[in-house]
Amino acid sequence: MEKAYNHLNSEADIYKAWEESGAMRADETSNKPPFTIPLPPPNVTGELHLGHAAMLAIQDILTRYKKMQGHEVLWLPGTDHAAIATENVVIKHHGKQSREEWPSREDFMVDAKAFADEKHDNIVNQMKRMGSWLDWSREAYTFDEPRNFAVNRIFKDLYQDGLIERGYRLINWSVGAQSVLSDDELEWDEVKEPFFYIKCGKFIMGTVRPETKCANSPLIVHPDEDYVEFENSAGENFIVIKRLYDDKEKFFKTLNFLDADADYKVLKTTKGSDLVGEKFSAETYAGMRDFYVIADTVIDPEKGSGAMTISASHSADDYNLAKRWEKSPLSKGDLGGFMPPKDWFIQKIDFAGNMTEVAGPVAGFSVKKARNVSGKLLEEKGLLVGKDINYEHRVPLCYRSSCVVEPMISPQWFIMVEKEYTHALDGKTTLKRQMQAAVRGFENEDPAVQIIPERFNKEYFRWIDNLQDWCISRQIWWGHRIPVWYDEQQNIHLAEEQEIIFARHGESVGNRDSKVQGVDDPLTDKGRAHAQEMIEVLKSENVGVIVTGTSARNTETADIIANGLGVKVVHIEELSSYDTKDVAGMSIDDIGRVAAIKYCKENGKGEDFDVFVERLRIGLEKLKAVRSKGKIVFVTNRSIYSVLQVLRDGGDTSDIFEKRSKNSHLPHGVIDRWPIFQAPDLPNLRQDEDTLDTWFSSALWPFSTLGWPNNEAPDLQKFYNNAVNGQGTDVLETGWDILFFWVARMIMFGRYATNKFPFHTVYLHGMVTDEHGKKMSKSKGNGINPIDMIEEYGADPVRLALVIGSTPGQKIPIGPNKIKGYRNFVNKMWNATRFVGLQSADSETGAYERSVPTQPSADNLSLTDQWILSRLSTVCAEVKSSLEAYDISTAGDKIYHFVWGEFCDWYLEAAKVEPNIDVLRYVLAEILKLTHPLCPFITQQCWQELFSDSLIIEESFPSLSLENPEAVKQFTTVQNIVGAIRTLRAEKNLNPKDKIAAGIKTDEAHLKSASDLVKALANLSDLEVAAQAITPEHSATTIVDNLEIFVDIPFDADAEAARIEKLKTELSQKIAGLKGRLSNPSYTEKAPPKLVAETQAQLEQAESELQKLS
RNA sequence: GCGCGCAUAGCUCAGUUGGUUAGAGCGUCACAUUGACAUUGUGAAGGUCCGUGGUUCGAAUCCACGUGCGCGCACCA
Repeated sequence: MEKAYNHLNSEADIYKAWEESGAMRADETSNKPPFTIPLPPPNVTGELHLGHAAMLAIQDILTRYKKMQGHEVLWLPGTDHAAIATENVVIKHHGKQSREEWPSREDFMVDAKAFADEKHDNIVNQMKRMGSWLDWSREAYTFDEPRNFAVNRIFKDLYQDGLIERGYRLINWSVGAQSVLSDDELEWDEVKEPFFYIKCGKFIMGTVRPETKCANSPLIVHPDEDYVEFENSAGENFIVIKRLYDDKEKFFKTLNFLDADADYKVLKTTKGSDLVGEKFSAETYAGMRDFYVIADTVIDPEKGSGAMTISASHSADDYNLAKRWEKSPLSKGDLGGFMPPKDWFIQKIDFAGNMTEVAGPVAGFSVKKARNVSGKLLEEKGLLVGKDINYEHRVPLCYRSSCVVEPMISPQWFIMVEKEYTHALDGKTTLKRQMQAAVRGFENEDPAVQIIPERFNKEYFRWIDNLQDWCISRQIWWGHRIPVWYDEQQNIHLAEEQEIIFARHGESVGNRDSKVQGVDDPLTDKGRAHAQEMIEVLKSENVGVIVTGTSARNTETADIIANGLGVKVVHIEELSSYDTKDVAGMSIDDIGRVAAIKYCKENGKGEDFDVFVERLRIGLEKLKAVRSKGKIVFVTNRSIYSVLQVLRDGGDTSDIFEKRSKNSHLPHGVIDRWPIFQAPDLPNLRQDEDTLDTWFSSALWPFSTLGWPNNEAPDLQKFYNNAVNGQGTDVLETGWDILFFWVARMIMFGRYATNKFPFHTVYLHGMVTDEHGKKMSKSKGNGINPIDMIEEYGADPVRLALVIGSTPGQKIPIGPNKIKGYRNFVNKMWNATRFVGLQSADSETGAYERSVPTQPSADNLSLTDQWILSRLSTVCAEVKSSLEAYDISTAGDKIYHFVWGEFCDWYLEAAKVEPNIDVLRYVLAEILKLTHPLCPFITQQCWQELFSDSLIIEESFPSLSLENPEAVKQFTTVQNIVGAIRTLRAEKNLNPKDKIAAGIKTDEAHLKSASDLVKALANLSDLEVAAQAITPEHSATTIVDNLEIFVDIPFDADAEAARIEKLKTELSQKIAGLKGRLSNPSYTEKAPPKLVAETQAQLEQAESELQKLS
């Protein structure tokens, strides 16, 4: 073994060995209890950052631990298509400004897909470098076909339940991204902008957005406040809220056009409610407009002038107010004919971020420019009566493009979270209620979902309780396109479970039974003639491709036809057994499905089936790639009547799939591997242009990856059915920043679609920061790339640094120093292994035999052996209970200190004096198993070096019952004695190399038997352990655990006396304190008796020790 | 404005239902260095547990108020 552990020599090979072992694949047929973690899929085009690394470390630890505990563990990997983020990156990657620069949407999608595919391996390989025990055989992608299938299915279900609606709503429009954003995608920025006071008739209203004050509007006052109408020296009349008029300082500061020295005449004072109904026309910067006074308590009487107008089309608050008033009888429907309701919702800004025609002089200007110009116009017209340039407020920005977000009214798709529907399990309910019940619990039931740390429950409820309909449509291209088609009348058509008919021509070309008999006959003359006939028949058709299996006869037939027509042949062996008549009229995907079903019926399910399906899929992909070239002609033989008959006669494919799914021999994934929702092949239908919010597909992740919507899928049955409370998966571990984006929505869709909440525990890790707790950012330059750290120090240290010393929900401070510290630990473990190897090696040859150690016999165990075995038992139990409680930090800390501070510092040192190789090997083996979940690489490497080539993860997690409290107590005394002698030696500045003599005054057998050990550890020349140990002439004295210890040390008599005096003082103080406590009757009466007894014992010991010193 | 969280050694943080002398890592200081361990060992120093008051036999821990920092939300026209 090398002197130092080199992770670069180990990690790649070890991971490869794990992958090749096949052990990473979870077995859905296993009888073991399942344990499932869905991996939060990182952005497929992204780079691994420390947040990912923390997530991977925590989940891997749980996964490995549960596997060693005997669970059938599935940690399911995948990547996310990250709609908006990826679309922006693709545009930038091609050096373009917008997606419109591509010739077509399809072209853009091709480029985007190529980009995502190219980037995919990068992030996957980075995930592997963390040592992640992921089941790559089940890797999924949020934008692959099975996930698209699931997305389309739930969309259809939700739509049919009335929970998805399309409608005009006020949405957040990102002018830069040209797309709607959800409320959660906004980033708020604090800005200072001028606040304008504008004259509106006699009223004065305030706004930061003067450019929007260009249209007819209701003018809102507070109903319960008094308003003062006054006249200035120029004879102009104004109305402001009385509070403002009375507060002269504020009054003149606000309305800074007024002269504080001038006299103002109050004409009248009116209550706000009495102003209601007043109609007037007034000058705006854009010309004369109509206003109508209404009263509403949204007016804050402490702020501004006490009046405002609204832009219902461009402000969420105004929109809500207008919506409320639209229905209110007070508005008299259309404000008495004066102001039609449509005037409430005038569009002043268009989707490019420019002013519309209503803005008159600034029409066509950008909002920013219009704000400046309208301000100037107001000033010119004398309408600007005040301006506060120090006004601060928050504006929404697009979280991706950091550009301005304008509230706009636009047609979008929504999920109705408060609409009642009937759920199979929960009866009449709403999505919101179901989300609440997940964490709060249904009536008389415990909550199904537990959030760690618990305080996030509050955050969750605050969000859910205020939840509004979820806008799911996005005006981008990279994403799941909304599976809805419109006809010319704008009626909505949902996709049906049927596909385009394209293969409609074919003829049998041979003896269909030959293959059944195992004979692959050459093509007969008749067959050749038939093939020539086919050419003639097909000449008039637009044939694009010939498809055939691989039998000699079919291949020859296909070649003849293809040559005759000048088209290509595609070989798909898996389709060899079709009769062309039977596939005629079927879609490619249906053909695939039926082929798979048939294969399964004949050969059963197994690994071969997976291979078959995969090859079939590849063949069908080839077919799809060329189908646009023309019709497809199958050249095959042999039919599968039993299945196809149903298809032909019944015509209802869902029927046959129902039958299929009840057959337990049939495979998972057959239906799911191909989308069943396709555009209806009717020329006049037009698909919705929008795509779905990226979180829509993410929200299905825990079950769409396991075969849903096929509820019979074995993966779903095995792994979406956890052992704890029968909910979906077990743990969802992620950052708290996406609790709402993602976790809440998985809960929503999970309950809706699967009748289960998708996990029972939500573990929220904190944000990774630099070692000073500061957020990592590019601008600060304090970012750390986990891959660099893995390169330099290894994956194990990075994992330890991320999990030890951090608690859920709190930030995770990390820096190179912390990682370096754990690198040292990993190396320590390596060297401990090396030491054990050397100890067990043949002294002549240096060779040792590898074997997995078993528990050593209880005979002939020294005190040290008993102690380490006892401590090992205790630590294993502690680590286990910490991990069960998801307290990984404590588990790691316990291991760290046990391995370094106890096993290496004491047991290995003792082993140099009194070796017991069996115990040594056994304890090390158990330590490696114990540490494996946290440090998979070093433990595997050490395991291989000393014990076996097997995978250490296949071992059971250690659980021992060799506790021996008496041995622990006795050994602790040994440790204390050694420590005390070392301290004395250091205090006297003695060279640690120099051997000295010492004595311990005691008769206890275990100390006598440990005297060689003490001698070695404390580097003593001589040690006398006896009840009457002779005190050396020049000796320092100290007391340990009520034992007198003499150390023969050259010393200064005065200094020694002072030291003893100090010890005595400390003891006296302690005694006084203990006595004080014991003499307090309320303590002896009320404190637990055990505690009082302990205090008494301490007092006695301290008194005894003091006596010995005197 | 409302809400949540945090405040413990020079730094970053643990600290269970209140219970001996409040802990760890890093850093600092001293000594050692042919060793399983260049990545090591031994020892030491270092704390008004943010402040004030309260509950209690007993408070870092529970309560109230205050101070400072961080975060979230918000009908700020």
